[in-house]
Amino acid sequence: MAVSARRGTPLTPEEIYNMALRLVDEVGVEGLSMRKLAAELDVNPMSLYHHVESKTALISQICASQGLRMELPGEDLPWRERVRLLAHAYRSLSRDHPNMWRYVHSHPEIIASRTGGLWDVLFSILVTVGVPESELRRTADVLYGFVTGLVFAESAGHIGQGQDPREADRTFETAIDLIIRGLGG
Amino acid sequence: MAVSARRGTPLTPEEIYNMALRLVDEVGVEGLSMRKLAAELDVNPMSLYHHVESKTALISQICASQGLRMELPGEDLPWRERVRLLAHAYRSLSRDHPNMWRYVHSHPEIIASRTGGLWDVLFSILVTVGVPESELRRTADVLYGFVTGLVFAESAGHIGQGQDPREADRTFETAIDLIIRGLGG
DNA sequence: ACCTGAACACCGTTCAAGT
DNA sequence: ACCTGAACACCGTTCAAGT
Repeated sequence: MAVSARRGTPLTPEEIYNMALRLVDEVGVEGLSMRKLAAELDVNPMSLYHHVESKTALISQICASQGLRMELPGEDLPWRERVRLLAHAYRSLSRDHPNMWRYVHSHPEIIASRTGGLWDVLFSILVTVGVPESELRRTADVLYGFVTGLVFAESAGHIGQGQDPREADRTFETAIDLIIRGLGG
Repeated sequence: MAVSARRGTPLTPEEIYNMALRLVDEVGVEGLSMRKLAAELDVNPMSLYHHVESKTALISQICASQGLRMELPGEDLPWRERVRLLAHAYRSLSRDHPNMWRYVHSHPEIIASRTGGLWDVLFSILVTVGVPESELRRTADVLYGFVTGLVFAESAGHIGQGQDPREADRTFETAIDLIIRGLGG
């Protein structure tokens, strides 16, 4: 029955993850501290360490679970459409939690496993397009770099600053068009 | 004549910048601390603040000065060649100080001024290609996102992990080819 | 002018002690 | 089992005092 003195219920990992993500949304990963997180949960800072190995582990768990939320396009669509949907899926992830993705982007070790189905879909698209076996890996890497880079530049404000959102959308379409044309579309 | 007790000569900003960049190369921006920097310079941590406003200011000065090192391609070259050279120039910057550029990438405020001549060259290339006035800004943004994203994914190890360097070079060429084809080349 | 030590308000994390 | 306070080894930065 040993329960927090300050709260009625015991801590759960989910509670911790959710609050951590909320804080990251507000103040960024750099702005998140175990102590602030604990305060927000109305708990002693050290209690967290019974449910979470470390701050780094906490962050990577959140990131991993977010990565799984990506909505991958179905196999039956024309490849141009699949490219478009895949790019938009990634962009939409990044827009839900920009602070988190900005961090992930510069800490690759956090999603060392190449984000689940994304790569399978990408390869399958390229096969459809007719990219030769020997170029598959290279081309997939290039497209990954392009799309993540664009999404990132957008979310970090490197590009399209102070424009209305519709303009940002159009820039993104321009990018997809360029990719499709580059792939031979 | 009031001079450091621990060193013969007074501190200079250049000394501080150089050592800071060296440390960033070794341990990353996150790993750099004013205290370590001071220790490395054999100086009291607080002495630094007579030459540098803050850690953030120090970092952004280093970044800015590095940005100026980019070697821009000449106006007289064919546009395909200029695209290629511009991309390589950016890549080579990032390879000289990967830790620093990984940081810049997620801290756009640091190079708020759109990295000098890069954008002029980019626009001029696109005009040559025949991109209509109304699409210039959008297309430049897209290319910027693509190239920085690719360079970044490469330097962060998101793509091309554990490959021999020649393979990375070929991936980069694949990227440039795709861009050129996408631009209508 | 330039340097310095002590101090302040923070970190992540360990550890021994509590229930 | 779960929680806790004190403590350790760090941060960036301010400030008053030294030469």
